[in-house]
Amino acid sequence: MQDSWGTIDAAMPVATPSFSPLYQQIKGLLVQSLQAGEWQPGQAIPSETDLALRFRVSQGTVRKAIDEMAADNLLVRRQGKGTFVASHAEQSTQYRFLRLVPDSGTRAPLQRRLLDCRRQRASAEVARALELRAGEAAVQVRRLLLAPDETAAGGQPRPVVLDDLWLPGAPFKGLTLERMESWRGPLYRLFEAEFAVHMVRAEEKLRAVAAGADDASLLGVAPGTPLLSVERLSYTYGDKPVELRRGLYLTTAHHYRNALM
Amino acid sequence: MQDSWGTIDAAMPVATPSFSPLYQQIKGLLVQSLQAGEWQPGQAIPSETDLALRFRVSQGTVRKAIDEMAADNLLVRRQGKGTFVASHAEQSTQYRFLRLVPDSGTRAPLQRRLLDCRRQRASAEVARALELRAGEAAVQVRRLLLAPDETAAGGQPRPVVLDDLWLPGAPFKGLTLERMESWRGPLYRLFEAEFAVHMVRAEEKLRAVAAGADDASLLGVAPGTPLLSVERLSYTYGDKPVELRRGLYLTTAHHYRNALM
DNA sequence: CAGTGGTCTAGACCACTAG
DNA sequence: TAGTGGTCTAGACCACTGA
Repeated sequence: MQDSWGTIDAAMPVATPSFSPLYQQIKGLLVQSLQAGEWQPGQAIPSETDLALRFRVSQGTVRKAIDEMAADNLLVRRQGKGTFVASHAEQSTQYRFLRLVPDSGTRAPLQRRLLDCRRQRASAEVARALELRAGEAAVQVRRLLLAPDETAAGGQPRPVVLDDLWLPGAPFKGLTLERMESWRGPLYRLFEAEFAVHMVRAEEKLRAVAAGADDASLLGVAPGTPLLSVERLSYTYGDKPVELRRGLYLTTAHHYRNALM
Repeated sequence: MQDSWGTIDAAMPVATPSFSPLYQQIKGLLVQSLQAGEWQPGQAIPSETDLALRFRVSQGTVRKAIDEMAADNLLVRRQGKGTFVASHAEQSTQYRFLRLVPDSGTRAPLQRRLLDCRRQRASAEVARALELRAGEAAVQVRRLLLAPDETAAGGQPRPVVLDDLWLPGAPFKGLTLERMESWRGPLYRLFEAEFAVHMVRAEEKLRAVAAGADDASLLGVAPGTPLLSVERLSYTYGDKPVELRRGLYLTTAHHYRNALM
């Protein structure tokens, strides 16, 4: 048994020469592979044994790296089948970032209505958030989410969310209203399937605000109605911000659910 | 090497006879010890080696159990020193459950102003949430949290949170306004130090609401001002609910920060 | 059945803390 | 220096999946 261990040797593609545990280095390499698109969301990565051979470490070390990545929701383990790149396609992670749930608890699927999609120069605020250069192109999308009206049986769906999205122009070249309208399923699934941008985590800032005239009419409520303002910054691999989103949530029959641990 | 392994043998205090991995059983036993108060918050638990001997498993198995409990914020590991029961006393976990932060980012300490503390029969809603029998005693506490006014240098602190707390009467026998007023530090620290109730996790439901007349005057805002309503149910060891809390957050200069992973 | 992840062990050595 | 948690290895066997 070779019990001396240090940095991975020079024969391998090492990115972080400074010291860190082996499994952290492995994790870094795996993240780089994800970032480079070596394995696509939904696909299986090599088995632990294969990776151990590739990196010339023991299986337990690879295992620990994968454990952390699974905890970070980058990978999904399936016993007997393999380890897969996390995707927004699966039912369980379908609306992973949407915390709005009906008060009744029965989570009915939401309907999407796209209002606008335009390419323009990023405003100062958007450029700062998305780490773009001043004046660089950005895509703005505006949409409504509608929920079935539970007060009236068979009633018309009613708006519950008004969202404004800003995306960096370069990676989202070719994103149009038509492309989104013909898409079935969550936008984040479209983004990862068509634009190779996978949202990994996000940070949100919540406030209570009064509905303005325009927002109110789009949501079908009186101006001044209290709304939950949700500002979200989403990140892809490597802590790179790739979406700024501002949502206005109508919380009369819904609420934002959060678990504190 | 003994590579056969199954349920912990009868000589030990086993609670869950059904099958589960050894480390899960260990975890269950450790949680029971926490629940029974065998080790108090802030104190060290026995070393991994000691626990391995006690449970007659390898150190690695104990380690995995502790790993999960540390991830659950039940324990805190400190290299070279030991493993400690998580506490609300430490600086890092001081206001672990309070997600309200100033927009400016500089997190100044909040001031507390207690308004009321009374013992009474639990309402139907409170009894259901806290799993009390109808008519059982509950303690209700009302308080304000005030933040330094950043718009005016040296200005008076201004109210930002109006909280109503409901606690089960039995474990909180002896909780009075005076006891809380003379306490320095977070309430959750008082609860764990004086009443042996440690809050482990919580669930929150957020809504935007309009300030009523009473709430508005307490918060120093106009009636109808949009407020963030935060309904929190807190749990101690073993998923036992022990606090219902309803907060109204003023989000003009603050916001509720949330990380989505 | 072979291949995958999941559990468990035993033992070595590293990194940190404190007396 | 002794004791703690942290990392790493090698190897065994269990549990699950799918051909």
